[in-house]
Amino acid sequence: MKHDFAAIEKKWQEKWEEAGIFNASEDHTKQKFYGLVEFPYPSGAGMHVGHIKAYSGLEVVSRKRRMQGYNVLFPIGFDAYGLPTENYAIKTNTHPRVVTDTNIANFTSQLKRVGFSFDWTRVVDTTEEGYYKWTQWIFRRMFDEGLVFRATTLVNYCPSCKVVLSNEDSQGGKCDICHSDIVQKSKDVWYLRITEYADKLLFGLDGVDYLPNVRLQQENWIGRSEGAFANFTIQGTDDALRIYTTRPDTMFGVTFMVIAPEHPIIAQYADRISNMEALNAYREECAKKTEFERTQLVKDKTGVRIEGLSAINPANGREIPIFISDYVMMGYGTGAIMAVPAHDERDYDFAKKFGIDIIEVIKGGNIAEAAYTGDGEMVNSDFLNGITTKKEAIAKMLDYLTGKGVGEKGVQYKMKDWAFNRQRYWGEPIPIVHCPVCGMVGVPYEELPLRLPNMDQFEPGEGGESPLAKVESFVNCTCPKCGGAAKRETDTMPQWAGSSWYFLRYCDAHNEDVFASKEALSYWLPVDWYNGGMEHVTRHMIYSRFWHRFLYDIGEVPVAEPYAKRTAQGLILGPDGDKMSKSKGNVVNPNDVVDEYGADVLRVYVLFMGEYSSATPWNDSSVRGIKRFLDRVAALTDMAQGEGVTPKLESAFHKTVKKVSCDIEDMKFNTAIAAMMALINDIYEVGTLTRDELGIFARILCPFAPHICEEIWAFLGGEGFASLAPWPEWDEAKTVDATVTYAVQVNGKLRATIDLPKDVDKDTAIAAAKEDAKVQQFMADKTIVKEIFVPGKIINIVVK
RNA sequence: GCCGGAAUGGCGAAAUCGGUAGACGCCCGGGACUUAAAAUCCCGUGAGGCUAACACCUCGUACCGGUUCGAUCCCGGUUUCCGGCACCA
Repeated sequence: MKHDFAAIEKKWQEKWEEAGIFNASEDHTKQKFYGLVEFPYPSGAGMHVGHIKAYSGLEVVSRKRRMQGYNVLFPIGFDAYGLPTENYAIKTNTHPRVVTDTNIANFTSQLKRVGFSFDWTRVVDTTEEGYYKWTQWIFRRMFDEGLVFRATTLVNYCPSCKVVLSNEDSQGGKCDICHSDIVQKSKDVWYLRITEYADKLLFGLDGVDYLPNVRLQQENWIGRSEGAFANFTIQGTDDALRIYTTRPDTMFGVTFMVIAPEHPIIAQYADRISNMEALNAYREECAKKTEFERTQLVKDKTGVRIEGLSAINPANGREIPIFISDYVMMGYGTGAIMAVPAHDERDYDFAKKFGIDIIEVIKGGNIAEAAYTGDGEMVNSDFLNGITTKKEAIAKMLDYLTGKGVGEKGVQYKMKDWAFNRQRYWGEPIPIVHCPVCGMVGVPYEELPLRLPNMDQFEPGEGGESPLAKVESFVNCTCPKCGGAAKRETDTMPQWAGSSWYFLRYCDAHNEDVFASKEALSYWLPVDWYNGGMEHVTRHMIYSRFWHRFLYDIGEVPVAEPYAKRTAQGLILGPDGDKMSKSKGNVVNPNDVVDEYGADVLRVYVLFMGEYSSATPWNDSSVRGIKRFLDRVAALTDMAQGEGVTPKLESAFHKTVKKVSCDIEDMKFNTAIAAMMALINDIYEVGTLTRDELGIFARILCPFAPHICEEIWAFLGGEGFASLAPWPEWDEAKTVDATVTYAVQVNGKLRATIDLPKDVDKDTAIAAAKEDAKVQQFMADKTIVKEIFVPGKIINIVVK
């Protein structure tokens, strides 16, 4: 058979679609498998080979599961709200709806050309009314439960995109969308109280199977730290300055305090402070700095001492000065710290610069040179002196603070609340009404969806307000509570909203009464296996776990954690080894590969390139190697004859079926493919195989290269589709050879190999090894010191 | 700076409860088929040495050292690269 990929791929894709064989069954008595891949953002550029790799992993797993008899849900959809579409719409003066529809149509045809076994009856589009109605509904539930709040704060603002960004979207001081520098701006912002879920998100990780680095990144992002709060009395008042520290054991080494420039204590005690001008000047200087500047100039500590205010160290009653400095942030802990210069690098730098005392309380370093942050014996610390472990010292100090009522154990998180609004058009309208009488009122559930009004100008306003503010018919409304005149919120949700629950909608994609029926949810959840990119581990993954956990807490979903297992694929780099990018001109378009070599080749190649989770450069010649492999597979139809087994191939077949079966489970697709290549090399060497054996080959290759395998299956007269044919079994006994090749070493160096029966005993094996001429040569005139025999592996004779 | 991960032929990579390093693929070389080319099929392919040839020997998994009969794998140290976090108290 000739491998006419263009003809057979189209043919089988049509047949699959016609028969609907990849649509998840409504039969909830069968064992289920829910495989999830991250739905794409339908950009104008079309699909990228990276998408193909990202989807091919679970595509293979899902196809194998179907062949194993599972009821498989392997859905796809489009995360279509967002800035790139809106910016393109503004540039070309086209409505984002039109742009989105065009892009989705393009992505759909590309995905179908690759032959992915998605359930196309459950496609989700986050911008459709029937979908965003429920995004708004969940938000409303959060609003009811007090998880939504509004605050005026300094926010990360992108002057180019004219939007407020969350911390997650502005890492490194750059806008995640356009990479411009972020500025700090005071703004009214909607927040979701994700910090309330910090512990649930952290401890939820214990019950799931995530890739270790995925888990670690989430743990770091949540950033739980255990320590203590302590109150430092402000000299001459009954008031106290409250601090958070992870090192209460070092409290006898405190020689000053530092508060954030924005700390309210300054205004509160303005009348006592004698250098207000200097403080104000410093505060102004800090406000001008961008987040980036503030964190980049790490070495150079700046600050001003607050004249007229001092504090009392609760450990020893010593009076200490208070400074303001921008190395202390208002957003973490209490915005105030106790400074222990001897044992904290930042405090050390500050103390050196301002000539403050440095008191050693832990032995082990040289505080004349640098801060010592290690363990050691406590000194200069009254009741802690002599203690040698940090744990014990912390416990003692905590007892002391609690006993005196000036402090207690405490926990802090690095994670911040989620800034949840954008001043842009192409997003879900926030279903809140501002009433002059009632305040903020939620749009009634029965009025959802709150439709995005149709507009033809989408530019944000000059003051950074949402384009929706221009639509009077949208803005002006009546208060749902009191019936008086009110105004609608005009901000929209951030692009992460729609993707925070899409996996739930797939379970019951067309339900109009609920976001998904309880029955469908309890059958399909949790997602058995979720694969995606590492770049989504700290945003999408955290956000969606949060939304899901919220729904669990209010009884809307049956399981606490949405994803039972999470893996990640590595990038495909350009042929030059650099990250693919338009500007570098090293982007590979999947369409071109399908045109030239076919979808099967593309699918097998992206999985063969290297380890699935690591970044690997694209190589055109290697793609041709895969073409060669599949052509050889097609040609087996001319070689196959007769039924049953070919004795010379029997063991190789059992071994390969086992290898491929196991490797798929471990996502070791590259070695699974290599094993099938090795098998075909064996078949060509033997020169023949039976039709039954070809049927086995076609089935184990089917998840990787389904089109050609369907063609072979049809050629063999197989029933139905290869894609639904039973997954081949292997016989463990037949994977074990009767003889084993032993490596024979003398003094650890390989000198010969000998074939011995698989259950040979030590004495026989060593005797056989000694017969070997080479071995004798290296043993000549020497005394045997030791004889080592590792069953099935090696014989080593040690001589002197 | 802190926390992870990695380093193996000309190239992508295999092999780790310590046991024949380089499976599989690419590239390259040789041969068969062909009027010829492409395609296909077969053979070779870590480096160095030695040989007429077969054989054989030495070295070799970033670098230095250790444990062991035996180390790509374990331990200590160093270098480089990638990812994450980054004044988080």
